[in-house]
This record gives sequence, C-alpha cells and structure tokens, in this order.
Amino acid sequence: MNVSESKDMVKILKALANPVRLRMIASLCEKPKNVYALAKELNLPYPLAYLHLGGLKKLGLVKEVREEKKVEGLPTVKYYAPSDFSFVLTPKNIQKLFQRKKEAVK
Amino acid sequence: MNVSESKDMVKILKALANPVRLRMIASLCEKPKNVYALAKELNLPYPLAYLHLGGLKKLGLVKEVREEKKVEGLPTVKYYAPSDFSFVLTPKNIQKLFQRKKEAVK
DNA sequence: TTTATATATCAATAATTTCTGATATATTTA
DNA sequence: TAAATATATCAGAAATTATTGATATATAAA
Repeated sequence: MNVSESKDMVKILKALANPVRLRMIASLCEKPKNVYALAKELNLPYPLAYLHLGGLKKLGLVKEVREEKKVEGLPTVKYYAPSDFSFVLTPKNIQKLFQRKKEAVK
Repeated sequence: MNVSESKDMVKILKALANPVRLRMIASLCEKPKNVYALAKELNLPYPLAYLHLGGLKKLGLVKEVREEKKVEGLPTVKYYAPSDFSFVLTPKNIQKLFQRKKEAVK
C-alpha cells in the first residue's frame, strides 16, 4: 500500500480515528466474517455496520475474502478480513508527507 | 508515551486525522516556533492555530520548548516542537488494543 | 506613540460525521 | 410458509468538529 499523498494519509487516519471502525478491524482480525455477523457481534444496527465497513473497504483497509463460500453460482455471503496495512506515525514521517510534493515548473 | 487504553488511541488518531494539525507538526519539525508564527506560516487565523495547537499539546503530541528565551523573568514567547511519538498502525496492534482490558472480577 | 507582535478566550456559525429508522430485495432454515 | 438471515440504500436527525469574528490584554519595535 503506497500512500504518496498527504490527502490519502488524512483519509486513512480519519478512517482509523473511530472506535467503531477500529473494533471492526479488531474483530475481523480474529476471524473473517460478513457485515451481518459483524453488526450482531459489535451490537450495531446493520446499516451503520454496512456504512463503516464500506468506508474501510473503500480505502483498502479491509478486503473481501472468499471463505466457506457456497459453490454453484455466486457467493451469497461476503466475508471480510483486514488487509495487512502498516502505517508508522512519527513526526519525521509526517514531515516527509508534507514536503513540497510539487516541484516548481522548470 | 504509553497508550494503554483504546480510547486514548482514538483521541490521538483523531488529533492526527486533520490536515491543519499534521501541517503544524510538519512545520514544527523543521524548526520550533510559537503559535503566532505558526499561524502566519500556515496562513491560519490565530484563534484557529491556537485551538489546534492546544489540542496537540493536550495530548502530548507537541511540547513546549524553551528556546531563544529572554532571560530575566518568564519567557514572553512560547516555542513548541513535536514530541517524539511513534505509533505503528497495523491490524494486529489494533486487535491488541481492543482485547478485553478489564479482567473479570475474581 | 503608534504599529506589529503575541497570548488567551469565547460565542456563534458552518461543515462534517455519525447514527437511526425506513424501504426493498433475496435466500435460507424451521 | 413464516421467520431468520443477508445485502443494499437513503433521507433525515443528532452529534461532533472546525472555523470565523470579536474581545481583552500585554510587550516589543519603529
């Protein structure tokens, strides 16, 4: 996972700066599961879980895994697991992120 | 810096999940400076800079440094620098953070 | 002495994020 | 066939964050 833009890093930090989404990642770390099961486990209304997981998925922090799928046709149940990201937050790394990324023309 | 509680981690992530505050850390990394100078450099109204820096200071992500201080009495100008934090964001670390921190009584 | 520098706060608004409740649809199990 | 499982969306409300503009105060420089 390559985070070249500071904007992308902000998006990822925003996604991770939420207790519900962190709990989701923690839970999916133990065992991949579908949104419905996740919602039940974390005691969340399904649409909320769906929304939060959608955000994580969109940023690539969580991925769809095909586990225990029903053969014969498309899978009815979608399983999710965390993707193996690693972000090291230090002042130096933050500084690098905000160094003029756009070189002056000529 | 010891982040034992998941709540503390969420607070820190929220503090870092903001472009203004990240730019502040990046700028203070180059050279410690006061809020006024920081506000000018980043083109922010002073109260906004004051507020954002206050948040970072409160969480210990930024610290006051006594540099170029006027001797004789207290310093008129307060200089700030990033403290040397390091947070590694991985699914495993997030999982650890949310493992039942409270052991059942007896 | 006037202007620029500097810190500190606050009230109100603006913007964003989060959450709830509703709807639609389909499959699977009892 | 009725209930539970499952995905997908949305509109609106609620809550939180971010921003602006105002005020007060003080020091330092021109």
